[in-house]
Amino acid sequence: MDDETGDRRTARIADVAQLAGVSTATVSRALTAPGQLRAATLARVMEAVRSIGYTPNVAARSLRARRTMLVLVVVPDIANPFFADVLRGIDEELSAHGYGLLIGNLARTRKKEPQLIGIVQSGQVDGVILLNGRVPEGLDRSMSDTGTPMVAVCEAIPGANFPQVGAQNREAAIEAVAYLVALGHRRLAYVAGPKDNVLERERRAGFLQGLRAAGIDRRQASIYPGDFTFAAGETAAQTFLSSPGRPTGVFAANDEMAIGFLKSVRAAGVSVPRDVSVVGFDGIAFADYVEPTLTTFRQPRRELGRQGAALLVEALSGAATATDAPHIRLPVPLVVRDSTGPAPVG
Amino acid sequence: MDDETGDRRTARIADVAQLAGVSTATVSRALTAPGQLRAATLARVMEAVRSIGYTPNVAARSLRARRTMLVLVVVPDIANPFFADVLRGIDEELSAHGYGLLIGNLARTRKKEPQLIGIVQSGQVDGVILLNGRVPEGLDRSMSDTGTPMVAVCEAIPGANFPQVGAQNREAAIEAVAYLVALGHRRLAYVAGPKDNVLERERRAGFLQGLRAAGIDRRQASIYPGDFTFAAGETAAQTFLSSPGRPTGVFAANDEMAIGFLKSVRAAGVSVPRDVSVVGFDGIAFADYVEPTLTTFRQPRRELGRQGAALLVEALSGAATATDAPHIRLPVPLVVRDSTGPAPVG
DNA sequence: CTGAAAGCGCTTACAG
DNA sequence: CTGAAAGCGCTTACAG
Repeated sequence: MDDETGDRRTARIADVAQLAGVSTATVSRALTAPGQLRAATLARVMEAVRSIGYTPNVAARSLRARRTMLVLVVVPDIANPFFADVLRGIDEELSAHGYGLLIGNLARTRKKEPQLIGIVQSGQVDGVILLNGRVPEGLDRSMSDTGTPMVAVCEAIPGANFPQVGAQNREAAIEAVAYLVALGHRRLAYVAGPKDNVLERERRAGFLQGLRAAGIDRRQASIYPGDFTFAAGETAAQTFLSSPGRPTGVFAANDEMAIGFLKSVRAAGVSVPRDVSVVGFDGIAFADYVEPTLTTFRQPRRELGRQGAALLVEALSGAATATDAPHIRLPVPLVVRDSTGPAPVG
Repeated sequence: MDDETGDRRTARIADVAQLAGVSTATVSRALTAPGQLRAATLARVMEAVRSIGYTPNVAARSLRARRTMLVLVVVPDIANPFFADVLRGIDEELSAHGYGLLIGNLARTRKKEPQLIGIVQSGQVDGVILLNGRVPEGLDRSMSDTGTPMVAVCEAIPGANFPQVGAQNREAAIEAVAYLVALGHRRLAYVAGPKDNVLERERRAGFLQGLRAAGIDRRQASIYPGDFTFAAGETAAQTFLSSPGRPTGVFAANDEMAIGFLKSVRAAGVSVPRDVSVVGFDGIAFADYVEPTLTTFRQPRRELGRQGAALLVEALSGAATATDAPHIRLPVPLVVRDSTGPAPVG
């Protein structure tokens, strides 16, 4: 339409410098270190910037300054709503510090890990937040080799020498058992997550530890395999229904499985919590809209993301952390609702 | 630890060139246009690349080539799980074409729009996918002014001259009414979304059109205000409960509101679907785990994302689209479950 | 407090 | 098919 206006070309720093009657160095300083300039000079430059509508080219700036102000967030599965809130916390903290968010979705496979290493290796980001519980690896190298600052959030990475932020999974699982036991339950079951998942391992360990603390023989308890999906909860329900001395207290490693379990046992005529009490984990929004509403542990998802991002920002700001990398473990409060109650008598 | 190895410094293109005994131009071509090289030369270069572990610096490449292989996705609220699947579809399509994903979260406000314009203006991305239903605007300029290719997905932007991919919202809403009417319902209600939302407008229009098609006077129908939240559904339920001639068929503009409505009316002793039938919209996973399971319209979320991304990739590849920008509208199938049934007699 | 100049690491006409 | 060289648009010692 208006091709004739001539100044279609994006403004460069030299254009601003010329208009303000200063060098490009001064324009650069006005934008990145305004304190170094005389007020009058600064004002002149900023006016020129404004009138010309100048925005620095990020590629040039990154190339020269050797940083991109971008952070890579590695997500195991972007379609999992659990991470939506975590991402929000990350985004809030990062954007407050001027960093942008690059999403690396693994889509539940490891095939994409080399690609993510490439993103880091090619200097596209200043740091990495891992939500996937492992350091991405390629054919011949690990993301650790790039020397880029990293933090792990949600899923801890055992043995990693960088900061981590997770939940008190084991403690919560112990509490789950103690809570059910306090209600009189002695025949307990655990609906497990995928075996290689660190959250599953911690929650299972807590479940077993809780049994021990209550003096319940492990062989009296059932463990139903699962994978964090609704379907796994429904499968566990079938096993539950066909077992002779049914458990009366069930702790599921996440809410989806608890909800799948709830639906299936009730469809079979089992009353919750009269016949069986069910406890979930995560505290997803829907836990309060199933029937009966689900007793669960509310993970501080947003806070997990925020604190993880804060640790990364700290690392990026070059605060030489001589101390060991922190491993923050946030508490996970129990939210009692209607899916749990006293154990049936007899 | 192993600081003495000397080659800690990231490899540059010159290192590869030297090792392979060619110019940097040849290395560059090996990586971006291998067909231009003699097979022997190409092999030599690639071997050098491999042995040295070379990855091109993206900032330098972007600065010189004037493109970043990055796409900005503007999300109205990253904490909303609805977008998780849409993002997955986008990610699948983009990554298949070598593009990365930069997330711009508006967090339900307009305050961040200028910042997103800055991202585009500064050349950080090659294109933009808008999920937020409007073109971001700053104090003095719109994102449109940057000339960067854009597409709108999910929420249509009226009057926009770029490609769009949405759902057949109005058609689905018409069908919702027809479906309820076919079940014998004549007293209908609509739980609305936020007034300024384009999806709300389309669904409401469809609801009203459906009434007309069924010969039902608009004044016989109720419209409960809402904002797509559970809470809005619960509020609508209160209005419903206190109304004299209660509607027997309720269509909510999304599943969350339908679920909130379900929960509240049942808590008040109303039976669903015996006393009232409820239809939702979106087809979120949880719709199949509430009680009763929710009849709803399943949005093709992933496909929406995928097709939107495909249109952007097409635009970025410079396929001169002389024709008008396409506006794709995907069908939204009705999923009948247990929350709907015949109208009560009398 | 400000400027001249080098240089970040690539790609790409241009030439042969 | 390959190379020499310019240049993308910034930032930053260095000097004054």
